[in-house]
Amino acid sequence: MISDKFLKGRRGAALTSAERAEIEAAVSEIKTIPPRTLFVEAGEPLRRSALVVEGMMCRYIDDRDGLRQLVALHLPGDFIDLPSFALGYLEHNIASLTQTTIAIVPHDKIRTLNANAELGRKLWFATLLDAAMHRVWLFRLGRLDAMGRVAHFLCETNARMFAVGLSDGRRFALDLTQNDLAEICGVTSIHMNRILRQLREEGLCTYRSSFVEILQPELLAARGQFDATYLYLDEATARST
Amino acid sequence: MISDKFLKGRRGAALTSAERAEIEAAVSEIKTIPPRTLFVEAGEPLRRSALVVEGMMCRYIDDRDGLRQLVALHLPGDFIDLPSFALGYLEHNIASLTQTTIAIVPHDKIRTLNANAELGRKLWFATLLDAAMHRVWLFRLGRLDAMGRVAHFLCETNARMFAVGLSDGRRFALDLTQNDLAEICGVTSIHMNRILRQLREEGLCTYRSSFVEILQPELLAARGQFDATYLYLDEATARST
DNA sequence: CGATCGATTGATTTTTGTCAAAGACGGTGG
DNA sequence: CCACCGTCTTTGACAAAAATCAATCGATCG
Repeated sequence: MISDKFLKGRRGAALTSAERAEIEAAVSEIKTIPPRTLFVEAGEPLRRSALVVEGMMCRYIDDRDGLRQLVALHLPGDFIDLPSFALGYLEHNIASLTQTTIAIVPHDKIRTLNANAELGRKLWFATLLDAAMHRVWLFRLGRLDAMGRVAHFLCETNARMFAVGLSDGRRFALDLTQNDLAEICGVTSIHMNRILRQLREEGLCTYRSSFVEILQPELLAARGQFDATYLYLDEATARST
Repeated sequence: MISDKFLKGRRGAALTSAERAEIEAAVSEIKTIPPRTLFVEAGEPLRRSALVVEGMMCRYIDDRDGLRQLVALHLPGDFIDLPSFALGYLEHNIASLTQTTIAIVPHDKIRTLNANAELGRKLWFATLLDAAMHRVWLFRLGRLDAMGRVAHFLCETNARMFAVGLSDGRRFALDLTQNDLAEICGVTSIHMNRILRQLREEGLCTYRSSFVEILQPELLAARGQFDATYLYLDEATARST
């Protein structure tokens, strides 16, 4: 099912099967995007939103020299484009990282979904989750050193992947280059390489061949001052990570 | 009028006088908060939201040692608490910086406002503006050096203050300590002091006795790679800054 | 008037970035 | 099959940016 993972494992926003059916019915098209492909460009007028079904996408802002800061990472279940419904266009770019399958939902269909007050609240909720994650990313960049940032990011991604069934709680596939991680954590890719080595040497976690394994979850979380509250996970999901 | 500044100067979201009246009618209480006072604590269940009428507030996340990272600064016209309507509680703290006047709107009234589809979209829009600002703050922390961060922040705040009539385009009151600025920009307050001196010495801008004066707007914007697109200002407002 | 808070400055250390180069790995085409 | 190529990873040496430590100064407040 296309919308299986949308809001999955999130507290107070579980979709009823009727709501899920409404969303499924609103999908106009399924699309596959190759890896590393621009999907939405900043400023481009948008008349549709997209739900990630499979793969990974990211939002980013370019600096003057073409270097980019990733401001969000999107997994299956994320309704990436939803803000464009109310904003009309986005101020940042969205691109695929891996090969990605997305479900397109035209804005006029979203308007219809929104007419259902409870479903409307849940769509709003989904965009607020993104904002909450943005705030914690700000904390990460503003208050943590490089190793803390990486530790925090890996804990977060593990928790999110677990919520949608893509992590067993300690191990998950993450097909990003060290440079991608660097663009997320606001460090150079060379420094990212050093940090990953340190994490490995200290036995906290490993990141090899696109696969993350968290060896000491408590220590890693402590190193990154990670606290999952902001993910608004439901109790069952929160307990298991 | 209480809601005068809400969404003022923002593209595609100007309130009609009827919508404004609806919001005014939803206000249950006007409150004054002393400077430097906690207003909402992370995790606290909320049944009301608040609109800043006068003064300045901030959102922040504490680290392990009690140091904080500011993740948003709120001016008059900002509906600070709106996310709590859909989320139920917040994952960060909100506190006043200066003495602040706020208008309280109970959540059940927001539910009523939301029943008006167009007004509902504008409330959603307001929370998406915050998210857009979060993303640009991420860019600031992740990609700019300390001076760039300060330059960017001052340009942003000038533009926002101008949009609500609190800056003449170059000068505005900003009653923050250097430590507050440091908590926004993710540097130490000592370093912030040095950066402000450099900005002064280079003739880009001055920050003295709670008052910012931008001397060379173009150069300051260039130094901070500031581009106001993400503020979704309407054309008249954007032209003037 | 002493006390407190914020601003300021200098000296030093730590962290991270920059530059340069080499190694690993997978895919392609001869 | 293998040589070549590009991309990603890894490492070392050095430079730059920012943090830390230690004081002093100035204004405000009870």
